[in-house]
Amino acid sequence: MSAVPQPTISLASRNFKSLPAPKTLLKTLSSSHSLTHFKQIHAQILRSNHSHSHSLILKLLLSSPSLTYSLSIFFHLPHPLPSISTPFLRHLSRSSKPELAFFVYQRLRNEGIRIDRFAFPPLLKAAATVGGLAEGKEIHGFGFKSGFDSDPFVQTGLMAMYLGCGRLLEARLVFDKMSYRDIVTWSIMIDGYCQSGLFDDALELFEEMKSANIEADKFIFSSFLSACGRAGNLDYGKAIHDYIIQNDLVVDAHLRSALVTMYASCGCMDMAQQLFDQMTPKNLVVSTAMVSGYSRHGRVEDARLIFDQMLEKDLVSWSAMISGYAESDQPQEALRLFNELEVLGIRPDQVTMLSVISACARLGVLDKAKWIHLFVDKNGFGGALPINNALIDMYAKCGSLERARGVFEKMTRRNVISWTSMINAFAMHGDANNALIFFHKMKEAHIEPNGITFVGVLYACSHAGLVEEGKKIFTSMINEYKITPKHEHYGCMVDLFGRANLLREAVEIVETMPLSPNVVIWGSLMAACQIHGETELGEFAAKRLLELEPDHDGALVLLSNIYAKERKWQDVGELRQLMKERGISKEKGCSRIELNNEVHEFLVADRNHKQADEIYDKLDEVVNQLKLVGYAPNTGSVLVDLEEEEKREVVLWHSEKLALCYGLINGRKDPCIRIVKNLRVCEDCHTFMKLVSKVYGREIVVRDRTRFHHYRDGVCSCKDYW
DNA sequence: GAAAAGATGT
Repeated sequence: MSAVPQPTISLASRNFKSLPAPKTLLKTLSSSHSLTHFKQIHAQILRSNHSHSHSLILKLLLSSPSLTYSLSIFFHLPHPLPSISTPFLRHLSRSSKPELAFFVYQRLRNEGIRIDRFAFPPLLKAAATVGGLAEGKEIHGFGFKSGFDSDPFVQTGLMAMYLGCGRLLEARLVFDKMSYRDIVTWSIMIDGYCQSGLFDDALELFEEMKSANIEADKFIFSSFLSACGRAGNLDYGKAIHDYIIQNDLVVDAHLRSALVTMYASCGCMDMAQQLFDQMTPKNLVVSTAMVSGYSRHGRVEDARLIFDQMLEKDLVSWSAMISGYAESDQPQEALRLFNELEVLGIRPDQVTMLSVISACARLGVLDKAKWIHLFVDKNGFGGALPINNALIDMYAKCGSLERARGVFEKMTRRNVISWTSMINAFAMHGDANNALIFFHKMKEAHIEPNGITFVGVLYACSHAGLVEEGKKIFTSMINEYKITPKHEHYGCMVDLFGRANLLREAVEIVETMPLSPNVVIWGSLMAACQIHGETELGEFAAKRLLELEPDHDGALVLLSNIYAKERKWQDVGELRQLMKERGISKEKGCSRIELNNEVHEFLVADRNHKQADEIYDKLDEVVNQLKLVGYAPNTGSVLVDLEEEEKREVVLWHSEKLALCYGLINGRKDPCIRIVKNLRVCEDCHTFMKLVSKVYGREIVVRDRTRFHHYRDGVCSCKDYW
């Protein structure tokens, strides 16, 4: 713990004739807001003969606009009694800087000043809030020595402290030793299990509580429900709801909020909407929960409807709507909303900024990214760790690995997320070498990699064909780091072997993995088969995939392509019919290009752009130029129900080619053409980009669904391995 | 004199 700042007392107010009475001073304190004014009053008190008045000192401590200033006042009190220190501790523990309570505690301990048992709940609350296990344990030890550890309030505080530090077992130990437990005690312990997703333990305890004749209150149900929502556990959530109905419990606004939130987080929007409709008036929190529920489940328009109907909106609701657009892949709308917020003069907070940065990352426009970065720095968010982590990701996804690295290098503190973001950045740009170097550096810096870090590292290996390295890392993840592989890890391994044409090994992973293969796994295997022309296995994988997700467009297209190749026209016909009936088509390709601070969007065969004629003329010219160096359109990736000639046209009108031609026409100042595409780049476009980079001497950066391609002088950074 | 709950983010 570092030193505490000394008080600087301004003696600016010399023009008073007589000293005010304590009552007047107390009143002045309540109305004083600025620190300067506050210091003046403090000086008055010091010069008066009331400086020993307990109530005045306490009022000073609790009403100072600066916590560090009140801490320095406290440090100048000669021998503070519990009647001063305990309320002060409570004040600090509820403040925005609960850790300041530890300074007070340390002073009292160092100087052997009396601490009463009422001081323990606030101290433990501070430790619980900041997750300070070391401080919490020290306070626990001192409480034990002082004989306060049998006090139920101290014990409940201890439980909350251990739970706040993630120590479920220690909390339970305290709980089991308690001789008197009230509803708060039970609530905290049950909430502890809920927070960790241990619903069975929570319910078991809930039953025990009922046996102990303690009546459940709305707090318990709220925490149950919120935990169910976070864990996406609809079954338990419904069970709690049923219990509430069956027992005819009063559902107040708070509890109804919790119910709506639970249903909304579990994606059960009909149920959420039904409960929401019954609410009058609809409060801010519950409306916000509906906004985030709808947008998280791909219904951002419904979210917007509720957002627009809200009579009052606070920063949280704005943030929820902004992040809704960001996550629904409508980053432009997210940024537009952020602009609106600016116009209204509402200051964004860190969470808003994280959503905005994430929107910018999805948009992939480097100019916008630079602008956001400036905004972040200007508004004082630049020092925050989560912000910098998000900036790394943003720059990487906007195509600037250098800037991502720049942010990383400048950071004074880095956590797992910082390192993981940087590793992912390298992986995304096909720089597996640096991804692995940073993985090692991270370990040298004593930052423990987590499951997500390994996804990034394995992804880097699979996209660079580093089979042996990938195998080693996968094994060390399990054996050394004791991380149980999840679907994404197995997916990376299937990808790693599949891309390297080791399909037998890939199948072995699928067959031996302890989890049941999901859409991602079958998708990886299917993609590998597609690359290596393994029709039989590809057909098998596609069929398994369709069992899990009958509308998967990729699998349907692949299957029909396989059948077409094998001339099984009847199967092709059936599949086409099925797709028509269900209204399934390949997701429309869409490409964006940034030019002169404007973003231009193109769809396949798009003619909406105002310079469309020019663009198509340019395309003809480029195609003719490329044909001179041997280019021939490759139609392998086009949907089946077209004639060969039509396919050739469609492939030429792919959105990224249109965006590229627009870039060639207009962006002569910028040495680099940056394009963002929503789907994977097709074989033909990949070749096309390489040739253009050579023939036209331009650098082209294309972001596709998962990664970047840097084309320069006829070569792509992915080494044609993507 | 004391301890618990609902919405946003990497």
